[in-house]
Amino acid sequence: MKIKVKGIENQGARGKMDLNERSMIVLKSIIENYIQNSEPIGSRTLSKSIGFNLSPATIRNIMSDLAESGFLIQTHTSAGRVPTDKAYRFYVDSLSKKPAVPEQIKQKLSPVSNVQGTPVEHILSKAVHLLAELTKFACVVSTPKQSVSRLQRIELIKINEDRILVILVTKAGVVRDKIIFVKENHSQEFLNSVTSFLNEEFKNHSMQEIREGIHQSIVSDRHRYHDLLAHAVRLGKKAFELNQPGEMFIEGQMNLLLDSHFHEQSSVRSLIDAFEQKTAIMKILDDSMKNKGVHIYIGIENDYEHLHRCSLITASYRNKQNVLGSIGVVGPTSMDYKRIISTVDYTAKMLSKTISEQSYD
Amino acid sequence: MKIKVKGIENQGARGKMDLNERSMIVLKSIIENYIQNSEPIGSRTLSKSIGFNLSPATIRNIMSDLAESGFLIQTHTSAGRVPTDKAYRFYVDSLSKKPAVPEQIKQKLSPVSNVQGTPVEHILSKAVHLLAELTKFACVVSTPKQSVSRLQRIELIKINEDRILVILVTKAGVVRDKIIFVKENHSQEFLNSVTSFLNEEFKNHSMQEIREGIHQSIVSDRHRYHDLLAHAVRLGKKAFELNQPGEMFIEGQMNLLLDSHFHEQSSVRSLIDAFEQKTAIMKILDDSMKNKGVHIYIGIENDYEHLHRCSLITASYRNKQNVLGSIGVVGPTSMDYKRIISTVDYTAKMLSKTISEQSYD
DNA sequence: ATTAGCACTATTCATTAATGAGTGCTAATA
DNA sequence: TATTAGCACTCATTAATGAATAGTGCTAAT
Repeated sequence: MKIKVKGIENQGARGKMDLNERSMIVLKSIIENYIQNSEPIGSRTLSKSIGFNLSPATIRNIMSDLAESGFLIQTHTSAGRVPTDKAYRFYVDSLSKKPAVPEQIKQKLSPVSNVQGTPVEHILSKAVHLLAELTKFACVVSTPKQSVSRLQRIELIKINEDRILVILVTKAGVVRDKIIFVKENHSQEFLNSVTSFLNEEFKNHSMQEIREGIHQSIVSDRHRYHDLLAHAVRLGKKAFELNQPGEMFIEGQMNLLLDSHFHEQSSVRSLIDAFEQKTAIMKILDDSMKNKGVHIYIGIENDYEHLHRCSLITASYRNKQNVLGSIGVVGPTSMDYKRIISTVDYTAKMLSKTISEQSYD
Repeated sequence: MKIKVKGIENQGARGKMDLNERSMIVLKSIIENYIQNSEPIGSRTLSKSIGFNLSPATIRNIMSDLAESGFLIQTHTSAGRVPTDKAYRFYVDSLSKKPAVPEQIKQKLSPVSNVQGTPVEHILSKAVHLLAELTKFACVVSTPKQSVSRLQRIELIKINEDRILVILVTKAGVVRDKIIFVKENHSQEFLNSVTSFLNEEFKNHSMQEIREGIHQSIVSDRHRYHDLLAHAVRLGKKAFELNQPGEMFIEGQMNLLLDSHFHEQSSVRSLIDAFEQKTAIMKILDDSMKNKGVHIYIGIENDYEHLHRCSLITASYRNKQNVLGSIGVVGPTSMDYKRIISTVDYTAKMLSKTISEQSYD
């Protein structure tokens, strides 16, 4: 019994890039099999496992075409064929956008939302930890971006003659501290006045705005003859100066090294470098904050050579007002995209929900 | 030409545990060679490389004795011999206590001290990062212990009707925050009064003392009829409650997996578990805070089975008043103890110096 | 367009043999 | 009595071989 595959076999001029429905199904099967078993599947086995009857020979022909179009490669002459990054891209794009999240995963992630009065950093680190446990890959999360977060409160605390501790509390619930060095020996009372002024002036403004606002104030001579304000502005400028680079939590790096796909020495080294430097991954996380939803970076699509053998699945998290940062998974290009995408998506949403509830407005 | 080895060959009753000077030299050579090359050395090679003339046969006899005394083991009959944990313990104990720190290492670690107004956590994370880079092993550092650190300042910031943000600044320069939930809707002004009271009452006391003090206050009815104080004490109790477990930064885990000694699957798994759970390593760090100087935990000496194939070298860091936490290296039992010990020691001292300078008194 | 059949290729696995590093023991030596 | 030379023995490592296997590519038949 043969099943005729209805399809669009001859739609338009048939360039090499075109895929008829049957080849697409074959390609998908190959990819899914490879994702599952981490080893190439042969035409014979595939012929059996695929839904309708196709002889191994036919499948070989199709595979040959797919290889020619750049979806598959052979590692050596008599080996099975393995999906390329292009294939994974095709596969991912063909997925229905919202795969369901298994109840089990929801269960495992529930501790994230169960956090009474915990600092945001702890929530993030818990989330990324659980994500790593679930996915068995390396996971990263970036802490809320300073520049976009809005001021809830600033405190100036005198440490000694020339040092003041600055504490910034953002609406997102992030507390940042740093010490600034000053020439004048201000009293704590004086600092309190400055604090009041800064809080009144800048509450609810984003750090970015504040920095610009203060710069304006200094340029204008509005406050030139008002001692308190002049000092307030000068201190404020120092206090709001950006000095900490964005942070990032990493979990489950070791998972990657155990993964069969990374057993080659060279790719392991690359990955370690990538995690050491952090900047490359950080940039990707930043990038993924620009648009909503899940972002997928497959192998060679990554700008950074060290990550050419990985895929990254990321999603941003936010509170009611702003996108704050993103969370993501770093794994082999042959990861189980369906599962990882839905897991990351769900985690990011949980995170957004939890942080929104904790946010200070 | 033969060199007569003068020694104490026959001091006292010669139990199996006794080592004459010559065996000690041989043992040391074997250990140092193994540390360097990660592979057992044969009697023949050793006979050549050792300072004075000893035939391979003699060395074999000595090695045989050493094996009998539990300092060496053979992995299989015709293999060279490999040092046991007992041997490493002997070796470490025999080291002159203060190996010099190479200038190069000092150079590399200098960024740690170069931190104007950076939060303590950043200093710690920088230090542990550099340590991992230098040693090529996994490194850990525990953040300052809450209980012993002394209060510099507490701030209560009203978030909304039922939530208050508590910020604790310790003398060591650590800022901790958390949210407490309250029934009454206090005004910020009221909170300010409470803040003043708490600061006056508890500044310079350790968190431990404060917790006990507050407990006392509640039990006694000194404040029962004074509304402000009663509230202050009640809020204070919540504010000072310990809820965050000690934290720990880890760097360079990947280094371990690349190390030739951990290529066996089983020991890798163990290590990963050890780093996931964190508690075992945390306990060791805590333990090493009890005494000054460098602590060395070799293989089986560790209480935790997962760490039986590792050695840990740790040292505590402190500010002028208190021991705050410790920093350490986790590596294979065959690590280069001389180098690692001096590096850890130096790093801890740098850290102490830097943090003391930053401390708020 | 599809399929069957066959030749061809490369990996993998087990077997074998050679090599060599290392020990243990015994008898000779200083 | 301590040391050494010499020799037999063991076991891991390595390379070579060959059989088995999984896979493709091509051609001719359907």
